[in-house]
Amino acid sequence: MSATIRWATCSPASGGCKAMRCSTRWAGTPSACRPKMRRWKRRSIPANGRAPISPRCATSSSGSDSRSTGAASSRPANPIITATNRRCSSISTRLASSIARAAQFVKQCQAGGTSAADIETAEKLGYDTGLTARHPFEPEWELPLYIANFVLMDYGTGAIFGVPAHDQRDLDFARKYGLPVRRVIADGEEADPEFAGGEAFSGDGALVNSRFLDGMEIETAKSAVISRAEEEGWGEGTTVWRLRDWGVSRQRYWGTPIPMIHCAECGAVPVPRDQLPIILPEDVDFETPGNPLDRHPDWKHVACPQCGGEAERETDTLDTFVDSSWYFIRFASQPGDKPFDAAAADAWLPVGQYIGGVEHAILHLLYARFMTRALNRMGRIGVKEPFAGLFTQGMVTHETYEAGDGSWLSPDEVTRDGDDWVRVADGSPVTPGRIEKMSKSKKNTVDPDPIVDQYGADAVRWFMLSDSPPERDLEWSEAGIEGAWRFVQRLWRLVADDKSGTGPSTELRTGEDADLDRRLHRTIAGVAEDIEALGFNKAVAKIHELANAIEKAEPSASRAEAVRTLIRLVAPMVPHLAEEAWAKIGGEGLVADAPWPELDESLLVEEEVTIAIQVNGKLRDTLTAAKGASKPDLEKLALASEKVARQLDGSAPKKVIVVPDRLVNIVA
RNA sequence: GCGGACGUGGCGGAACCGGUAGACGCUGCAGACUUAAAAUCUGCUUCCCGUAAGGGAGUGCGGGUUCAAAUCCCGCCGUCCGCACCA
Repeated sequence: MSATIRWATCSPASGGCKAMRCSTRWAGTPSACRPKMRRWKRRSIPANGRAPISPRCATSSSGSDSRSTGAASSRPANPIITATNRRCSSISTRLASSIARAAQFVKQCQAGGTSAADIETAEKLGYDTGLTARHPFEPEWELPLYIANFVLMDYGTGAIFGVPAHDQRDLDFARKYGLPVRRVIADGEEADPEFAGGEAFSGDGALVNSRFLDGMEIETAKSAVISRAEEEGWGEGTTVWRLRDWGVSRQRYWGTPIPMIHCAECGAVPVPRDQLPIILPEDVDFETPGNPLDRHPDWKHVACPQCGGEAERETDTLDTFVDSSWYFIRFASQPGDKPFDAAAADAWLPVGQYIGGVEHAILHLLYARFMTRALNRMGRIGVKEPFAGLFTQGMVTHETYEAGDGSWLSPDEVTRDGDDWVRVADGSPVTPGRIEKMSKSKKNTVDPDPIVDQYGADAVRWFMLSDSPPERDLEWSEAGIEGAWRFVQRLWRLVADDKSGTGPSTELRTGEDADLDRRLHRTIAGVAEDIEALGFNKAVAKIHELANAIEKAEPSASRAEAVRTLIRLVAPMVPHLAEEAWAKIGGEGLVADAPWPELDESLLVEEEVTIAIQVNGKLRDTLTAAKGASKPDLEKLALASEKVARQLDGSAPKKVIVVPDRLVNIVA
């Protein structure tokens, strides 16, 4: 038999992924997202090569192994191992067709499960083909050729150079089938060709026992292998990219039709341009399982655009990810005659802030970026990255409730009875379960409509913003929404209250309240900062504090101004109430159009500060001092403290640390 | 197994660069108003001892660095999420 096997050897490119690496600013990007995304695409740099194979003669099969420390691979190899599922033209299949036992082996492997658990626990199985491949660098070396179940078809050519001493999988395999294991990378101490033990050495080191590569570091050796293979014309360095798991079509109604017609004579024929877009039928039946388009009585039956004969439409539709991968480009420009206008799209894009759930962060985001880059490379659009900023928000969750018979109950079917939960209908006991993402199957959903009816959209919104930081899950609670509702009421009362001086009479609008002024401007600054960082819960807390302070303050011009400002601060979060309030106090136009309150930075500077007094790092007292008080002054003040004196109990302090405007720490 | 994140009161969560842990909200308790209730308002609410003043402990656990650690370092434990033999 004469054939050529194509094999690959690879270097992991852990820091790679250049083509998909984001050059953009990922404002607020959760760090969790990037590694996740990285794992969904992968780059590696295999050297693909070809080596002639031939039947192994009995004599060389034993002898070849010890000599066959391959130099062709980055980690020089012993056996060549191929995947069991290499496609038609591939070596396994060709071998399999001629060798019955090999065929049986391949079949046996393919019968195994493909689930995660199956793969994980699957034993490494190999089949010795009895063939050898000639080593490209050392033609007299013959490498045994195995078929094995653990080699991935998808990686490179589906055939690899095994490196048993330096790859755990190969080592397991070699030990199982009694193949020699030769050290080709020195681990610092050992350079002996014999490799003992059951643990592969995968660390860094210089190559040994590998002829012309000896002494090189791994990376250097890889390049040397690739350039030599390319010079000699039997192999080349390649970059393999893989974008995982994108099922483009599905048997589903909801999705963009795939514009193809299948004709018995002409094969797959594209739908002519003038018949686009394809409109899906509306009289479809969703009751029966299966694809309603395929079942539809006449929609799929059309004439072939080429021969005019009877033909059928494609009834699969595109996965919704396909269109969500470029809809933002269409959104930016919507010409009637084409998908998008490049100039307009380039002017608008990239999208400033992408906000989505985590599941979008890794899938939709990846596809959208892929699509944009593809369009960019095709010259259809100028932008390379669709989104400048990414933020992934948490999900709304709710406790689950399980009835005695194991079925799930919805929150309005249960009620609290002391410390226990019971069923409203019959008082039977209910077991509260885990707090989970709202889903129909667990019945832990809450219908927003009645809540909006009862409390108003503003209260609902306020609660959602205030409860937890947006990147975390939000646990829906009735008590929480009540609290939000109370605050909304308070805001309104503050505005409606005459004391606020927001009415027509001016007498309440006299006098200054320096404390309130300072707090107001601190709040303006803080809220702006928090909103920009998407820390809405913190912004809400600051607004609460301001509202509390206003309520306590006596009428003054400052107070009236604080109320006016408060309305503008809450406007992004409770827009309806804010507009009402704005109108009530006679604000011009819409508060939505009003500028963000101006900040007086001079009011941010505190005149007095609270100084913590510690003894041995423990807080014992506090005192107020003028801002910027000198270290000796602060020390003197601190030592004058009665509580400090009590702690020191007469002894002199060993050391005093003074941090101006913050604290004094006395080491006793 | 690999990768990532997280761990702070009864709960959701604050705490800037290592500098007063528990802001703000929820819950709960007490009080005011009310014939009563709701609403509203006031106060308290990390835990332990104490009537109190005050004292002690405390940010998953164990160490370390530092005058000072929720925060930095080392080692564990736990929870959640993602991935699946990528040579």
